[in-house]
Amino acid sequence: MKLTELKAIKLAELFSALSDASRIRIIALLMDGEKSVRALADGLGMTESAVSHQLRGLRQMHLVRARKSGRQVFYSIDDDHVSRLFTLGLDHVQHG
Amino acid sequence: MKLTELKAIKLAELFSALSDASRIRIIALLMDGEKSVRALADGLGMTESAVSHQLRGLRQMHLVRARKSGRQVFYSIDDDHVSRLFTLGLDHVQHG
DNA sequence: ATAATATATGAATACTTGCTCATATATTCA
DNA sequence: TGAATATATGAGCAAGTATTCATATATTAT
Repeated sequence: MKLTELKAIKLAELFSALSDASRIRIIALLMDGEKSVRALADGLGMTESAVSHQLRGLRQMHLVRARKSGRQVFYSIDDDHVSRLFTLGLDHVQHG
Repeated sequence: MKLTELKAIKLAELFSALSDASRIRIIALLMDGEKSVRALADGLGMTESAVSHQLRGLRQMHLVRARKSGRQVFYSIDDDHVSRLFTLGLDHVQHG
């Protein structure tokens, strides 16, 4: 398959966004529906700062979407590709 | 979604294996069928050593499979999940 | 306005990673 | 056996990354 260098880089960046256990756990939590930064931090046992830093990367790769309501920001999975990548990867890990 | 820490790590490791442009280009080349290390190195403009190091990681994550024939080793995509992850990711990058 | 709360961000640091170079192993050929 | 070829691997270095801590911004309540 022919693939331009640019697309190879873009694709690598996409998978990089999923290449960390903290971010994977964030995605896993968001599979159940949107959550605030605080709720994510509590659920993960991480500081809000660390979570916020990770959410930034996920946002930039369009893996999650932010919705602001009052002083809270609720995050959710951006599009269908993301959950499909997640579950496909989980398949591979479980009985791959 | 509930996810054990171990599975989160495994999943992150899987995506890590795909999180580099060189490895993505290796996978892309292998989508057309098996290739020797030399053929991959030529196709990528990388040294055989660099390619071999990357193939090791891909092998360990069961993304590629090695078949030895004489003094050459032919690599191919290990299983169906891999090509599906690849094309699903490409979808996201192209019109995501 | 001031205080309190929720999130974001910059800098610093410890850790990881991809490549190169040198060397090792394995196979074929003369 | 010895030389040549194909691949693999270890050490070392430069570049990237995840977290922490301190601080900034934004919103709400008093």
